[in-house]
Formats: sequence, C-alpha cells, structure tokens
Amino acid sequence: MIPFSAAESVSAKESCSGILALNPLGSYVHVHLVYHELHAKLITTTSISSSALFNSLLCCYSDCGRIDRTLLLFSSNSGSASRNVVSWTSVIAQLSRLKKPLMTLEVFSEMRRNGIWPNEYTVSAVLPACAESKVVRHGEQVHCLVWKCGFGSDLFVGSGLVDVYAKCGEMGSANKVFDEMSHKNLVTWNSMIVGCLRNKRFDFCIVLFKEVMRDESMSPDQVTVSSVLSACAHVGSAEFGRLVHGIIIKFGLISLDYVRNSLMDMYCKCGLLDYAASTFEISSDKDVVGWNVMIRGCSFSYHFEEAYSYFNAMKREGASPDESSYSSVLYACASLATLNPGLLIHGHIIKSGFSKYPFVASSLITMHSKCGSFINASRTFREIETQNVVCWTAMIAACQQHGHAEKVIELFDEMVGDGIKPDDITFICVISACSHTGRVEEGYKYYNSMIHEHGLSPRLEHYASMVDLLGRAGRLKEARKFILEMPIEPDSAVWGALLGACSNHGNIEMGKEAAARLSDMEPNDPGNYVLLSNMYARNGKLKEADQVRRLMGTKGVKKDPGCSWVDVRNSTYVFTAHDRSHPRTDEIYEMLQKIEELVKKKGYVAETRHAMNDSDAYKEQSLWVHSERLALAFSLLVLPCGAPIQIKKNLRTCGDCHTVMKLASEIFDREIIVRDVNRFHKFANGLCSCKDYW
DNA sequence: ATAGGGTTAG
Repeated sequence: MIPFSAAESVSAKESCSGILALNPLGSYVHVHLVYHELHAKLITTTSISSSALFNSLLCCYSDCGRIDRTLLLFSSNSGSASRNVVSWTSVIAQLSRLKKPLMTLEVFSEMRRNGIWPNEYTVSAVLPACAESKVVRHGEQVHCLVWKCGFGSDLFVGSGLVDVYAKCGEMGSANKVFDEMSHKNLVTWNSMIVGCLRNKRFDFCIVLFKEVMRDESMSPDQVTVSSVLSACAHVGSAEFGRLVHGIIIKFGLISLDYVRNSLMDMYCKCGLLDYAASTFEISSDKDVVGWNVMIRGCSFSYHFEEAYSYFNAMKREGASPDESSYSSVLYACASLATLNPGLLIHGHIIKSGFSKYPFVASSLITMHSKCGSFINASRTFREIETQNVVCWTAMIAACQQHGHAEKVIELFDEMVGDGIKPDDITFICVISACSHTGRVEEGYKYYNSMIHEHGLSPRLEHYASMVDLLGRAGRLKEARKFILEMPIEPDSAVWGALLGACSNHGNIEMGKEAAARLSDMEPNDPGNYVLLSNMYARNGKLKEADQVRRLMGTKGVKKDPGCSWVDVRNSTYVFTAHDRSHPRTDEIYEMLQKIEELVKKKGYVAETRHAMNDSDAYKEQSLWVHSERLALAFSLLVLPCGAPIQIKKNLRTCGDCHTVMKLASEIFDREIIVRDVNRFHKFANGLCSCKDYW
C-alpha cells in the first residue's frame, strides 16, 4: 500500500488538472478514471483529513459533470472536519448550475443547521436557486443573512439579489437593492433591465437602457441589447428599435446570434418584415432560432404563405427543425385553413418523431380543426402519450369550433377526472360552448367553479364570454349588471358583446349606452359602427341606421371588405362581394341565379332587414353578391358532383347566407360548410394565384 | 450572475 500524504495528493490532483487543461474536449472519461484511482487510493490509505484535498476532489467530480459522485463523496464524509464552507459552496454551486433549485436550497439550509456560515461565494451561488424557485421568501431569508454577514457591498451578491427580487415579481424590492448599491457594474444594470422585462415594465426597461448609454464607463453587451429589443417588440416601438440597431452595429455586436435574432424578432413584431428578412439574409450561419423567428414572424404580419416557405427553405438548407419550428409553421398552416400544407408538415413530424411533444401535438390538433378536419384532430389527440392542459384545451376548442357542445363538456369533465388542472383558456372555450348553445346555468356553473374550485381569477376575456352568455340568452339586464359589477375596467370586447346582444334582442336603449362606451374607447373601429347601424336597421329604425353610416363616412372610418375563399386542388380562389375578376365570371353569375331560383322554390325569403337603402328588391340583390355566395357558385361549377364544399370567410357570415347554404346543401345533396376562419386574414382582391407554396 | 424563438381562445 502506498502511503499517501495530503501534500502528495494535492500535487496529484494538480497533475490531473493538467490533463484536463491539455484535453479541454473529449477526454472527460479518461480524466474521470484518473480521479477514480486517486479517490480509491485516498480511501484505502487514510481518511481524507485535509479539507484542501477534499475540496479539490469535489471540484474534480464537478468538472467531470458527475454531480452524483460529488454528492456521494460529500455525504459519505458527513462527520469529517474537512467539510468547510468551501466544500459546501462547491456542492451548492454545482446544484444551482444544474437548475435544481429545491435541492440547492435544501443543501444550503443543511449547511446552516450544521452551524456553518456562508461566504460571499456561497450566497451568490444560492441566489440563482432562490430566483428559480419563484418563492420570494427564500430570497428574503438569504437577504437577511447578507445583512448579518455584512456582504451588502459585494457586487455579485447585490446583482444576485436584484435578480431574485425581479424574478419573483417584487420590482419594488429589486429597485431598492439596486438604488442602495454603492458599486454597480453592467451585470447589475442588466439584471435590472431583464427584471423590468419579465415584469412587463417595458417603458422602464427602455429608460434604464438609456441610462446605461449615457454612462461613459459602460458599454452595452449582448444581454443589454437583446433585452431592450424585446421591450421594443412588446411596445411595438420600431423607432427605438432602429436606434438600438445602430448601437448594435456601433458596438460590434451584430455578429452575435443572440443579438441578430432579437433584432429580427423586434422587426417582425413591429410589422417590419422586410427589415427582419434583410437582417436574416446577412447572417452567415443561420441558427435554428433565427429560422424560427422568421417563421413565426411572418405570421405576425399575416404572411402565412411566406411562413410556410421559410420552413421549407430551412429544410432545404439543411437546418433541423425543432419543436418551436413545428409549432410556428403549424400556426401558419392553421391560419391558411387549407389542409394540404398542414398534412405535409404532419408527415414530417411523424417521421422526425416530434409528435409526442405537447407543444407540437397541440398545434397539430388546432391545425386539423381549423383546416376543417375534426376527425384528424381527435385522432391526433388520442394518439398523444401524455396530454397536458394545452393539448386538452386545443381539443376542447376543436369541439367548440365544430359545434359539438356536449363533447366540450364531456371532455372537460374527463380532463378534470384525469387530474389535469384546467387553465384560463380552457374556461373561455367551455363558457363559449355554453353560450353558443344557450346553456346559461351550466356556463355560470363553470364560471363559478373556475374561481372557487380552480382558484383562477377571471380576466377580461372571461367577463366578455359571460356577457355574451347572458346576452345571447336574452338576459340583457343581468348582462348589464354583470358589467357594472366587474372588479376591473371593462374593455371593448365586453361592451361589444352587450351591444351585439342588444341588437339581436331589439333593446335599442341599452344598445345605445353600450355603443356610447365603445365609441369612447375605440372611436375609429369600424366594427362598432357596423354593429350599431345593424341594430337600428334590424329593428326598423332605418333613419338612425343611415345616420350612423353617414357618420362613418364623415369620420373616414372604413370597414374591411369581407372575402370568402375556397381551395380547389392546389389553388385558393378568393372572392369579394360584387367580384367579377374571375375569368369564368359569367358562368359563376349564371350558377348564382340558378341557386337563387332553386332556394326560392324551397321557401327561401330574403332577410332584408340589414340593408337599409332603397327598395326591398335592391336590398335583396345586394345580398346575392355576398362573397360566400360567389364562392358557393364557383365551387358548384368546378368541384366534382357530391364533393363536400368548404368556404372560408374572414368576417362573420350573415344569417341570410347561412340559410342559403343550408338550403343549397339539401338541394344539391352535399356537405356545404362556411367557416369564419381568421378575421385578420387578408387576401388581395379577386383571384389569388397561390404560387408554388404547396 | 444577467440573455434570443414556441402551444391552447375570441
């Protein structure tokens, strides 16, 4: 047996470090074996009495990425005097770096129970774990220790404390620590900027950034600029974003992936797709996040086809899509509402094995649902191994979208039975389903259970859904009372729901009140004027209706044109009202006339309440050039007999058109569905040649 | 020590 003195061991350790330094990559296994031999010798010779030796060995295992070994070595020496503050700190820092906040805090308090006081390094190691735990109490306790030990002026400790308070949402405390720090460096400022970002204080984020720029002793780094760009994206300030772009170039940060991707994201979210694209073009090596920013970014500007082609370009250039890429491209496919591209992506996902990821799976469900295939959506849902809330909610939404209200409730109960906690969006779907099918009491029941059983506080969207629920059922007074008793300020969606209900149930007085509130909030929103005008028109007050329309004219408020589109083979054909741009327009109008005759024979009478000028004949005529009817005529003309017809719309379809579609479905004996897909979806007027996107 | 992209609704 070789006698082993502490001094010899330390030098042995140093030679091991030498090996590690010589082989920075790839030889961890080898080094690890050397440490094992060393460790074995130590055990067989003597107890590890030197703390320097003990701590070195702890560090060695850490360097080899063997936290299991570190913990084993550490706990097997629990009685040893060599476990000093440095060894505790070493273990704490390792656990903290591995993002195991609860274990880190557990070891930290065990250290305190052992009567060991932390040093500055221990505190800076444990603070990220406090931040990660999101429990402010943990941070506060460490803060107390900082006071007791007098570490308050340490730069690392101070920056760590700012970070803890900011991540726990305590911006007041973060600000206080920040202000009281006598020395600050860029990391301190960055922690504060990042904190504001996380707490949605975007304006303050920009203010702090300006202060960093004014201070000549500091230069912004990639963290500073990425964070401030994210703030610009959130407030939609392209002007300041462009300024930051200049600063990035000036400080030579443009070559960094992080920075470029944040810049592109900012431009996308501010609607400047071209700027984003040209920044992306100059990247020599495009990483996966960059591609993802562009794929998602196109959808922000409703350029869904472009999003799809970015995805294809990404594959062509050999980059590997990740979960984020698939979720983003599926969002674009869902918005296109055309099944083909979505099916192709689904194929890629199955091949690459990504279908088991919940993010991807929920996007798949939504894509199938919005592209019209409820069966595909349910099949996808059932094939997921572990469904999370978002998957369940996506499926519940799919049932809602396809009019299966009973299934919504069935699924919701099943989900809760499976121990999955519903979130705020789940409840919006469930309440909407109740609303559309007149289940007022059930809707109320779910609303109350959301608050009392599931501990969620209602947001504006929930209030709007509840007003819609009551309003649709004609319980207008209750709906109004509900609004007045809301604990938060109602928004336009809430008042809009009431106005819509007043219009449907002919309560002009209450409708006027809602409209007045709406015009205070959104004086330039065309939808509100249309709602009000329609309310007057359908309740026989044509003069007032006309006045509202005139007011729109004088104020220069314009309604977006409605359009409908159908997919035939690999092309999408778009129609607006009065559209005559298609080469087969004559045939389309002939077919339209034929439909009109046939539905009239079946007892159709035009509902002319909405239109308000001139004679009934004129009003009826204007109904017959609605875009969905043109799309219907076109589909009957070009699709094979018996093939189902799916018409998509960007705006809400009127009741009269629904009647026509229902009758036509009986007459022609085929499935005819009109779906309101995406009210933001804008196509160019007339025929849309859909290029070679799919 | 601090940092970029994503899922579900209307």
